[in-house]
Amino acid sequence: MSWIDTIDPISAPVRRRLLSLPEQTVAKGAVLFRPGDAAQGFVMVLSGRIEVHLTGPSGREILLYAVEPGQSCVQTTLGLMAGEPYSGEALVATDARVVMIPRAMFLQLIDSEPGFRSFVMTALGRRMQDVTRLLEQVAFASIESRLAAALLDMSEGNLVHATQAELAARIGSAREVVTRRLDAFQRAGWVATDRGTVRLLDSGALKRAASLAP
Amino acid sequence: MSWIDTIDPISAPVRRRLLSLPEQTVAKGAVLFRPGDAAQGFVMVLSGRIEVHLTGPSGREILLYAVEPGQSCVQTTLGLMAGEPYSGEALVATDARVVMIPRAMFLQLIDSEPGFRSFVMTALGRRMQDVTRLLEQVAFASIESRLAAALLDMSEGNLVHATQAELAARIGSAREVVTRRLDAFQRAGWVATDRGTVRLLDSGALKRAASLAP
DNA sequence: TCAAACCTGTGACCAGATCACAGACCGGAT
DNA sequence: ATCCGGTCTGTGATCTGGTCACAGGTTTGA
Repeated sequence: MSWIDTIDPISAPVRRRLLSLPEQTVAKGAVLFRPGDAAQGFVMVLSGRIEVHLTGPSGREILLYAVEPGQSCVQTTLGLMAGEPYSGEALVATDARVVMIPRAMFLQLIDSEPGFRSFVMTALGRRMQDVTRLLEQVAFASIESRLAAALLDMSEGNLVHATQAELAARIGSAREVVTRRLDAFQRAGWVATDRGTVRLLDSGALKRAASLAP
Repeated sequence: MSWIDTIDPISAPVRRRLLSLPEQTVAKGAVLFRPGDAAQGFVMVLSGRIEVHLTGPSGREILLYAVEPGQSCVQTTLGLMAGEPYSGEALVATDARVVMIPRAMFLQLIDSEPGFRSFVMTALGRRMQDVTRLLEQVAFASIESRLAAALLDMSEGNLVHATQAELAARIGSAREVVTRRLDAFQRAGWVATDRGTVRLLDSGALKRAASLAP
């Protein structure tokens, strides 16, 4: 089973062409593109995780979305189709392997392969939905609920490996604010904090906090 | 010249089919869809203006984007392609005429007409960019700069016809905050306010304020 | 083992959101 | 003309969150 099979039915000759594309390995910490760059091709992630962030003038960041195996980077799609340059910064979060479909081949696939087309459009639509939801959170939800949601989302067996600065970047807030909120969570007995990790003690309470909108 | 010609080259038989679709008239204030509704078809705006808002639990609102003549409602596209329900509320801002391309016809056009396809994908990409930019503003920009930008954007010959509550809904803030900021603008001599209107006196200063990020 | 980098904690202050009002202004009905 | 309900605007008090400045603790690596 190859990455190609995450895309809907694809004709045999096209399948061969896609398989002949070289895989690229990118190391954690590498920057795939920055705001203003023009898209070179359509990027698919085979393994690892790529995070796309927005950065404000004060250096504050927020996670726009993450690209995981079998997914494509939608910002790339925009660049190829609407001619828009990137507006986020793509950071390799864990060592990753990717393939890049060159611009010309991408455009041709869009025209000739219904399966590829629907894969791209569905991905684009889903990301649009993601970003809209994120906007809703940022515009209307409290830091408390966003932090609780982030903790639940990032936990691996009730442990979260992240510094408070990383948590802040994830939800688009400031480190000090996260420090204080985590402190409140801790006093409430919901979590226990340690350098670089947060242990979730009462995920029920966190879930309730996450869904409370104000 | 018909609305169809805002879409790239289209074959003659398809052109006839599109022209035979009935135009619908919708009155100002009508709600085209609400959060959670499923998409019925692909909506194109012929005249008038349709605004898509997000509403928070406290009743605060923000303008996601506006659909103007020759454009389509992207939320609709998502619904049709990714099966996602609407997440915004579409309000008719000024009396409008629209056509709706039924779901089946839409899907068929996507598959058979490259011109239609690129129209849809470009629109989707552009909206994605819009929403991303909006998210950036909401996450990182001051109310001052967002209000200044909104005033410049909504002005018709240095007059803005909008109540302060409408301005607040536009930028995703609270009415009281807009009152106070407008007051500051007025004291600085940048605008003059009146019931239901704002007159721009120094658009240079407003432009500067709009681009200042903090 | 010492220094530099990193992570966490705190106090002070400012911007913005919310709540609770109070006037001012408008259109229509008596 | 006058009154009345609805709409628009203005203001103070209070709370949350973002920014700044800085201090102390922990790692890491030279």
